[in-house]
Order: sequence, then structure tokens, then C-alpha cells
Amino acid sequence: MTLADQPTPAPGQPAQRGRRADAERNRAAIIEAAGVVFAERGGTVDVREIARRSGVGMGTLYRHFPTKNDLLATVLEQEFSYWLTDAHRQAAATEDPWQALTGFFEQMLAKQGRNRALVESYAAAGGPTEACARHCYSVMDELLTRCLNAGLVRPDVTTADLVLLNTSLSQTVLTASDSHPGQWRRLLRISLDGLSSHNTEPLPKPATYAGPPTND
Amino acid sequence: MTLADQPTPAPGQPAQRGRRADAERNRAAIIEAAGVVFAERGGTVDVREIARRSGVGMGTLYRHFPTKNDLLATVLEQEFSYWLTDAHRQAAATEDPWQALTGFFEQMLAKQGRNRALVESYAAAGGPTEACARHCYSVMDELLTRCLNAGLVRPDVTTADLVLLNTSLSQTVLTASDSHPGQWRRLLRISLDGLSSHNTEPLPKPATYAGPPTND
Amino acid sequence: MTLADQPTPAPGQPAQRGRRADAERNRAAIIEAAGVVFAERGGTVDVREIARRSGVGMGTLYRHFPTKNDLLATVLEQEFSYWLTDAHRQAAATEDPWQALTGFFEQMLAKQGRNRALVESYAAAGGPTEACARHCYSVMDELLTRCLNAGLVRPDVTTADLVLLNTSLSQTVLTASDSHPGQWRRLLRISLDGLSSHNTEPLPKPATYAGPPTND
Amino acid sequence: MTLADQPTPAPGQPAQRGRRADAERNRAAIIEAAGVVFAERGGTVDVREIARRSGVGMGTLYRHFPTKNDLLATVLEQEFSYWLTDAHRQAAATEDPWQALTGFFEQMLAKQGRNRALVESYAAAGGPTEACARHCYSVMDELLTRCLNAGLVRPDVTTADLVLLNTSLSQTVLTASDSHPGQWRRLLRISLDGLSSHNTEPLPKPATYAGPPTND
DNA sequence: GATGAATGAGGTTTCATTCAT
DNA sequence: TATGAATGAAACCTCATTCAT
Repeated sequence: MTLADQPTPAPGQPAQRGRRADAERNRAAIIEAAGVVFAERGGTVDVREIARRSGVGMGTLYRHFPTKNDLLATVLEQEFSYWLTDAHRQAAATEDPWQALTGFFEQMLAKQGRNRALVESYAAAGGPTEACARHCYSVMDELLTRCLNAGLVRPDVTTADLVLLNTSLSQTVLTASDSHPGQWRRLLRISLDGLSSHNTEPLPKPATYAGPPTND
Repeated sequence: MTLADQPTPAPGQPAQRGRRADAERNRAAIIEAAGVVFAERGGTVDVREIARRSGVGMGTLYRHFPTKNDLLATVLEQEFSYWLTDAHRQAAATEDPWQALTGFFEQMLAKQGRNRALVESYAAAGGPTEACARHCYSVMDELLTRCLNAGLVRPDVTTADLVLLNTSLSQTVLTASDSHPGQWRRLLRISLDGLSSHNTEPLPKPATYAGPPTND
Repeated sequence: MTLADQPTPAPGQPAQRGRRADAERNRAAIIEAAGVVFAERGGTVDVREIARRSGVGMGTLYRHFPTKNDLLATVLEQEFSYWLTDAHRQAAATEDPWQALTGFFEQMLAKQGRNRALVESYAAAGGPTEACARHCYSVMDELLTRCLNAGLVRPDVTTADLVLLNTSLSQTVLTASDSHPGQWRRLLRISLDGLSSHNTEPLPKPATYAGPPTND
Repeated sequence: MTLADQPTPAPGQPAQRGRRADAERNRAAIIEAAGVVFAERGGTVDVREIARRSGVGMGTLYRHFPTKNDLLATVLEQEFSYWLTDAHRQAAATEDPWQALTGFFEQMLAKQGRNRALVESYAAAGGPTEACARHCYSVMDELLTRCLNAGLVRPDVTTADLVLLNTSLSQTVLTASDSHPGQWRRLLRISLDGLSSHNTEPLPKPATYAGPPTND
């Protein structure tokens, strides 16, 4: 199963008029190439590099994605969604709630941290897209609930905390995985241990949002 | 007390030798303006914007900083160093090692997370400059040692872990402090709790670097 | 017949593959405009001037010539090569070796001396490009050989002497042809007469190169 | 005897008020430094380089020379004039008119050809300044007259021819003296031989100037 | 639909000249 | 008067996006 095959229109139809198939192939090629390039070099790469690598002209690229940002969002969303689904599946198959949570984070981070553009997107906009955010939230919500129900994590941990933890650590994986491979796993362990119900002190209350940010 | 006043040459002297005072004022203005702009909009802002805001011509800017990157590095290094010194001072004055550590992180993160360019620099190069890295490491080393000696943290926590933790969380502060002000403090608490010696399981060993990174 | 038509791909073909014809036309327009401007004002002209005169945008110009220097080199090489070929043809068709040589120089100088950038290139780098230098050398070698075989020039004249003579005089043509039109022809005649075998004294030996130049 | 000491005001006076002497020393330092730098790197060097090397501020430099071009002109004129005087003296002391002429050219070219800015000035404006041109002309006129009177050169050679010859060859010296040291002396010999009265054919008449230049 | 050449605003940097001290 | 920092108009080059073929 490859990544770039979401919008296949009604599989089974004989790719009516041929053009449609070509277009789809192009779209997939663009997404695939963009995925590689964005991951390697971040969101600032020249659009031509992507066009070149996907073997497609600029016009074609811009027909499919009216803006560089649209392409970026699509690619990130697609990859993210794929990873998420994958990690979710595996977590759901894991009996122990704690191990499910742990494994989930490990999988996600290993992927995300190798994608420069994705991590940039966290800094720029809090994540690739709204859809990703929601998807991510719902999966984590499920995992957290299992842990809470089992009494494994502090009772006042929220899903939002987990979402932020993911954001936070992905940065580290990107930064450190070349010079200190594997060190991020220590940090992950530390943070997850901090979630466990051994820790009895209540967490600070999340300030409710109220107007423009004060100096924190 | 403002930030941009490091190289003032022996305050008290009557602005030695002609225009030097004005130059210093300009330099300070540039650094100040650049600090604001870089923090707000990241390292990609137009140099002209900085020149305009500091009320100097392009030439002046480039006289003081031969390259945009030099300016960026200087600004980040200066701010970072200032924050670090400040936070260090306060931590050193705190009796309880654990509180010293906690307070130190809070202070640092509150500052760093409001500076977009700084956080970008983490993603791009692991931090603003080598000097910053060393400075940061040495301060954290001291704080960690105090905690270790007092038996407050897991014995296998390393200074490198703390450095990474800082990197990691600063991203979150940047990302989340507008929409969810104060939430990063929860994450900080979680992570720090994960450091405490309540947690008895040994951490994964930091893999020693061995050739090109595998897929983690 | 214009100058800027070297890379026309097999004339007669119907402008293969889409936009290629327009691109070629643009390339030609750029070279043509650059030729005029470089000739008139030298190699320091603003690239925009060339873009404006050729009716293309900056990007187009830089697509065809990644660097201003590339453009300059291309233009000079092309013109030079064209002149050289032309003058060579005519010289080859001239029976009398002496007249062939004479006519060749006249033609070349008349062209070169009207091109400011070309003459500048002599001062800066000894000529437009290596290829030009070789081409020029080989043509002059042929002409000189004919003269030598006919006993028309001093036996110790070398091809390198002729090459230098060309360099030398082109400067003069540029300098003098406005205020003293035609005077350079007198100088040319003088120099060529100095080559003839009437002059029996041996020329000074070309010092072999030996380390850094002394004060001559 | 150094070069930069022309405008010393009435030697013998005790440098009234000291300031005047300082100014003179500065002026000399500027000219000296500029001489070196212009010679080495041509007329495009940064003015600061000159200020730095002469140990003088920009303001001082511009007080003495309101324009970079003024400085350039002054320097070139001064050096040129010095060389010319020197070469003239030696030529005047040489009995044989032909040797006087020959030696004069050798001396002048050896000097000129080591000065990049000077040679550039030939291409740009026919020479450093009008004064130089006149001075040069008058000296050459004298040398030529001696040769003509002795019947050593073709009777229709003009002083203008000699001036051009000098211009022409100085380019070559600059270009070739590094890679082919001494070769320019061959060219000089050839050209001078071409002047000698052995050559009996009349030279082409200098076209009188008539309106804008035709295509030669 | 696909192509890739064209566009041109905008980015960083240089440097002759001015001017406050 | 000397200083050298300040100025700002270009200069070269890049790249997201459009458009003719």
C-alpha cells in the first residue's frame, strides 16, 4: 500500500477516457516526490525540484495544487493521516493500555521526526491541518481513555496534553536523531513516566483562553 | 533594563572617540528591532523591515552585521544568553534543588517560546550557536548535579536529556501559548515529574552513534 | 544574417515540441540585446537594461544564462567566433598570403574594436574564453605558416606574437576610432610592416616563464 | 625620490601652523596607497580599501579628492607624469635618435603595463587626463622629430601614431607580462621596426573626422 | 490536459558619498 | 580638521505563480 492514493475515484471503473487515469498517476507522482523532498529539506524547497522529481511540468503541478501550500498541506495531511491510522491500528491491537499508548507514541514520533516539513508545520501553525488535528485528537482520546479507565495515568491528564506532547517531542526527534540517535526515546520514556499515576500531585490547571495573550 | 546593551564599553566613560556612541546606539537599535521582528515573524523576514524599524539605512545594518545570518545569530545568542544568565541566577538562589530546576525551566521556556526565530533555530541547527549550547549545557549540568546529589532525580538522567527537554518544550510553548496559554506548564510538570527518582525503571541507553541513521 | 543563431536545432524542423521556438527567440533576443549593450557600454551594465531591451523578464534571462558572466561569455564568444570564422573564410580565399594576413587583421580589428566588453575582457582575462583563444590561435597559426613558407615574414615570428598583436591593437581601435577614425589602420600597417622579412634583425627571445614576475 | 610629493607648498617654510603639514602628509599617503591599489586591482576597488591602507578616514580622503574619479585621475596623472619625465630625461640623454625612441617606449611600457587602472583608463577615455595626453604628445613629438630629421623613420609617421602605439602596447604588457614575461618586447620591436624608413610604402591617410562614426 | 518557459517582485549585499561628532 | 559611521540607490539573483503553445 503506497501513500498517495486517497482520491482514487470509485475503484472498479475502467478509468474512463484514459485522461483521468493519467491525471491520477500524475497526482500520485507529485505527492510522492513532494513527500520525499519536503521531508528531506523542509517546506522551503523550490517547487521545480518537486516537478522535476515527479517527472511532471510546472503547469501540471499547479493544476493539481493551486498553491505550493496546498501541495504541502495535502502531502503532510496524507502522510500524517497514514501514520496515524497505522499507529492507531497497532495500538488498538495491543491489550495493555499503557503499552498501547507507549507504542503509539514511539511509532508516531519515529515517523514525524524524519519529516522536516511536518515539524516546521508545528512551529508555523500548530500542525499540518485542522483535519489532522482532529484525527490525532480522537485517536489519542481513545488511548487516554483506556489508560484512565485502567487507572494508569494521572486522573487530570487531558487529551490536549498528549497532543502537545507529541508536537513537542517530534521537534526533538528531528533535531537530535542524527547526532544522538535514539536519545529521543529516553525523553519519551521520561515524559510518559511523568504521565503515570505514580505521580500524585495535581497538574496546573489549563488557563482558559481569555483574549490576547498576556506575558504568560 | 533592556536586552541590547552588552558591548557597552566600560559604562561611565564619556562615549569615547567621536561617533562611537551613535554607532553603539544604532547597533542597539538594530538588535532591538531585529529581536522583535525575528521573534514575531521568524528568521525569514526582510532585512529592510529590520532596517526600517530600527531607523537606520541598509548600509548601517550591514556595517554592523555583514550578513543577515550574523545578525540573527547575534540577536539570538544575546537574548538566549541573557535569559540563561537570568534564569541561572535565580536558580542558584533557590535552595531546594528540585525547585531550582523547575523554576529554571519555567523561566527559560516562557522566554524561548515567544521567539519564533529561536525555535526555528532549534529545528535548523540544534540551537542558535555553539556558544549557547555550551553555556546552556553547563548551567543545566550544575542544576542536574544538585538534584542528583540530593537523590531527587533518576540516577541515569543526563545533562543531554535536560538540554533536549528544553528544546523539545520550547517548540510547544511557541505553538500553544496563544491558543492554550499556560498549557505548556502542564507538559513541563509532567516531564519533570518523569525525571524524579520516583520512577525506578532505568532509561533506555542512548545508542552510540554508528554510521548513517537507520530508520530509528 | 544575424549573429545570434547558433543553437537553432536543425533548421527546417517545425519548431519541435511546444514552446521551444519562443524560447529560442527569446534566447536570441537576449543575446542580441546583450551584444549591443555590452558592446556600447561594457560588461558592467545593469542586467535589467538587457532584460528591458530584449523584452524579457529577469527570470527569463537568468533561465537562459545562470549568471551575468555566463551571458557575457556567451555573447562575446559567439560574436568573436562569428567574426573569426568570417575573417578566416575570407583570408582563406585570398591567394596572396600577405594580403590574407593583412585583410584578416583588418576585419578582426574593425569588429573587435567596436565592442567595449570584448576589449575589457582582454585586459581582465586575456580574452573572452579559452575556446576563443584556441580558435584564434589556430587560425592565426595557419595564416602565419603560409606567410612563413612564402618567406614573407621574419622567420622568428611566432603565432603568439600575432595573437598579442591582435589584443594590443583592438584596444586602440576602441579608443581611437571615434576621435580618429581610421587611424588604427595606420598602426596596423606599421605593425604588419614590422613583421615582414625586410626586417632582418632577430627578435628578442621570449623569456621562458620562471617564477613570479620580476619588474620586467 | 618618492612619487607623491608634487604640491609641496614653497619648501623652506617652517610648515606654518602644523596643520598644513599634516594635510600634506595625508594627501601623500592617500596618493601612495591609491597608487598601489589602483595598479594592482584596477579602478573598481572599494574606496575604503584605499582609506584603510593610507591610514586615513573616509572624510579626509574626500576632503582631498571630492570624487573617487578625482583621486584616480590625480594618481594616474602623477604616476604617468613621473614616468614620462623620467623616460624623457633618459631619452634626451641618448645620442642616437632611434635608440632614444626605443628606450623611451621600453621604459614607458614597462611602467604602464604594471598599472591596471591606467590601462583601463586608455580603454575608457583614451588616457588618464588631458594633461597627460598633451605631455605625452609633446615628448613623443620631440623624439619623433629627431628621428625624422635623421631620416630614420618613414616620413609620414605622425606623433599621433606613436601615442596610439603606446596605448596599444600597454594593454598587451598588462595582459601578457605574467604568463609570457618579456614577450611584449618582441611586439614592441616589431612595431618599431615597422616605423623605420626601410618601409617605403606610404601609410594610409588618417581619415579626417566627419560626423558620427560609420561602420569603419 | 500537459508542458515548461516567462514573469517580476522581492531577497541579500555592495559601495560611492555625506555628515554628525 | 579628521574621523568613520550612516546612507540608500543599485546590483545580482531566486522562486512562486501564470500562460502561451
